[in-house]
Amino acid sequence: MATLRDVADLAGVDQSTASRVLRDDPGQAVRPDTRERIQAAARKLGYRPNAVARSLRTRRPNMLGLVMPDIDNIGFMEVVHGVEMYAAGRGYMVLLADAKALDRSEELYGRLVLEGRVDGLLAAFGKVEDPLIAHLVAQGMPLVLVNRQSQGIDAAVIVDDYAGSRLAVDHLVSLGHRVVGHLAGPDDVDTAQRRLEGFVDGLAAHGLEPGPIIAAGYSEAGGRHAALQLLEAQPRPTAVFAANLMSALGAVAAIKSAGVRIPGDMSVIAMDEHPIAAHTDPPMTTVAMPLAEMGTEAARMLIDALEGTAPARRLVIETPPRLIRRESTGPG
Amino acid sequence: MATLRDVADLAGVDQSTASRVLRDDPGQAVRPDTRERIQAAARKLGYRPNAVARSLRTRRPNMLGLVMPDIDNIGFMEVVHGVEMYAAGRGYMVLLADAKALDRSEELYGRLVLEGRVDGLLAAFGKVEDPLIAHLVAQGMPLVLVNRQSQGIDAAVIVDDYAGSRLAVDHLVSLGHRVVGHLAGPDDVDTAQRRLEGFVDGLAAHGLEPGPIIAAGYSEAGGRHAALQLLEAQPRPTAVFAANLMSALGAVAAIKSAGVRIPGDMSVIAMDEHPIAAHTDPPMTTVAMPLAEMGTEAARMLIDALEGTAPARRLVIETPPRLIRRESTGPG
DNA sequence: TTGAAAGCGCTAACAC
DNA sequence: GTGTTAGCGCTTTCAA
Repeated sequence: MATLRDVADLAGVDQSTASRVLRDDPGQAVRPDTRERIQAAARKLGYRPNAVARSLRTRRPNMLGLVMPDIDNIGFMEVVHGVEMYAAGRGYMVLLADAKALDRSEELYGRLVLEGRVDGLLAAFGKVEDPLIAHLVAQGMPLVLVNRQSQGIDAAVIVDDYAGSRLAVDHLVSLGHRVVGHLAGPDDVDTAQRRLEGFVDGLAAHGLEPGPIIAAGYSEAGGRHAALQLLEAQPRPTAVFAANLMSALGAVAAIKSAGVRIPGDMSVIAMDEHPIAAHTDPPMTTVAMPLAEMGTEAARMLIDALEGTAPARRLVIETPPRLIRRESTGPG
Repeated sequence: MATLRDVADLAGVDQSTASRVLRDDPGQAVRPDTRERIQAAARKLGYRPNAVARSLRTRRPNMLGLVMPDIDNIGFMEVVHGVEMYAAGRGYMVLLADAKALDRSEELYGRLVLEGRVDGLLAAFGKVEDPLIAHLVAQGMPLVLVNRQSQGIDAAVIVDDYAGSRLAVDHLVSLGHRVVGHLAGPDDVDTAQRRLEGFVDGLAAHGLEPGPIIAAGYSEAGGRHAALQLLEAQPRPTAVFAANLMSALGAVAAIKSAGVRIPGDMSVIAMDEHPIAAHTDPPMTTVAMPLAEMGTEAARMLIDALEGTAPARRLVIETPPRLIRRESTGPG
């Protein structure tokens, strides 16, 4: 593997000169012919700068840490993809870490941050009150929350969950539903809170009271249990809005096995889109959020902050949520 | 951020001594009391070795590159998870790269390999004949194929696709099906080839000829098109085995909209399991492969090879595929 | 416009 | 047992 030294020797110049040329150092002028000599030498040797050495010297690994809570989360990949595409274009790579893959979050934090592997963190995990996040930021670690908000942290890129919920509710109400329930996510998670708010406000905007709100915790099993309660509520809702796809699926299963027809007797709509939702029974009406864009913008914000271009701040992706109308919702 | 130097100074020893203690260098004996002094100093300062500096010195970034073809592939996460868990335990992190996130594979190769970011590569992409893979290996890059095989490359960890196919076929035949079709994956991809072979041999083991074999390319759209052809085949099959879940789903959609009932008129079984398959219409019978284990074993093999413990070789995960019986298959 | 020199934080020969 | 020394490959003052 050719080193900078090799290139410099071949071109008959000093390392430092070669470095300047190869990095297009703007602060320094270099004579065109030596520039070409160096470039020719680099080409000939197939030179690529060693990323580790460069990182040590500049103290910038050019690496973004992307920490996800549960890596099998549907829709997760879209975020990762958005981050990666954008980061690659700015010369950063992304180190993906599953919070669960390392024993405890603290160990994760150590490996990524304390050992200097990343310039900054994209954190797609975290509760509304989160000591780890708070601690990281207090230590001065550049950090942008993704799809999360946490007390005292400004830097956060989120999609408009509130608007997504309202879209779902509007759809249900326009179909004639008047008693609408909600399968809520974990109440200490910000997205879940915003989805719940959108649900309540959306109904209020139509002069309606919220129907039963039941914790389903973003999981299939949670959706099942919640649905059972929902079916016993008085009055029984004619429609439900589930805060995510997996809980919706669990609910649908429970509802169907109770002999209640969807959408005949009960409409179901879910937050989170995935192509596979077109194939569920019945095909699930969903709300698609601009997740890839969220990833892209979060990466942009973190890199801008790292490079001093623009400070990190709170950003709500304005791209409107899309209703993907399928067959789990019908007239109420 | 405390450096080794700081620790050494605080403990009143030389850097090298501190380094030896903190790394548990077995080659060197250190007096218990100085050892403790150093450890106390490190604890007090919250010392963590800088990964970049260490990597530069040892020429080992302690990083595994994991390159996936399409990152939204279902089942993908299971592999990633297996890799990460195992790698973390051996002190390696994993740099996840989407082959598509970087302009061309060559650019990817450059960033990961040429720039010295990784010790070795876990490649879950690659055709049976793949110049890039061949080139990497020829250059001496430690590389283990995951869920792939490629000409001239020994190092590969795969699941037993062949056995998975046979399991699927056995299931169909035991249900009474005699004319069974196959929705095949891309014919230049090794898993697809092995799934096809298992299909053909499985049928032969029951004295049956293969029914129509139609290319569906692992995609939903491919599944749709393929299903149309399948329905016109003479004699028309009473069952299909799809080489992956998405193509099966596409096929199911096409079959149903042609007015053919599943499983009444046509049984469908798919390779690849995902919890969501329990919620499709009808719930899909699938074959679950030990993907997390494949990831784990691939990571183990690569790390063993890197550390000289054991050479990389061809490994077929023996854990048998599991049939997840649901409702898309019925009597033939 | 180019070169010399120092050093990022660490490890590993080698010396004492 | 512990210290000295010399880099890993690169960037970045500072001089010339």
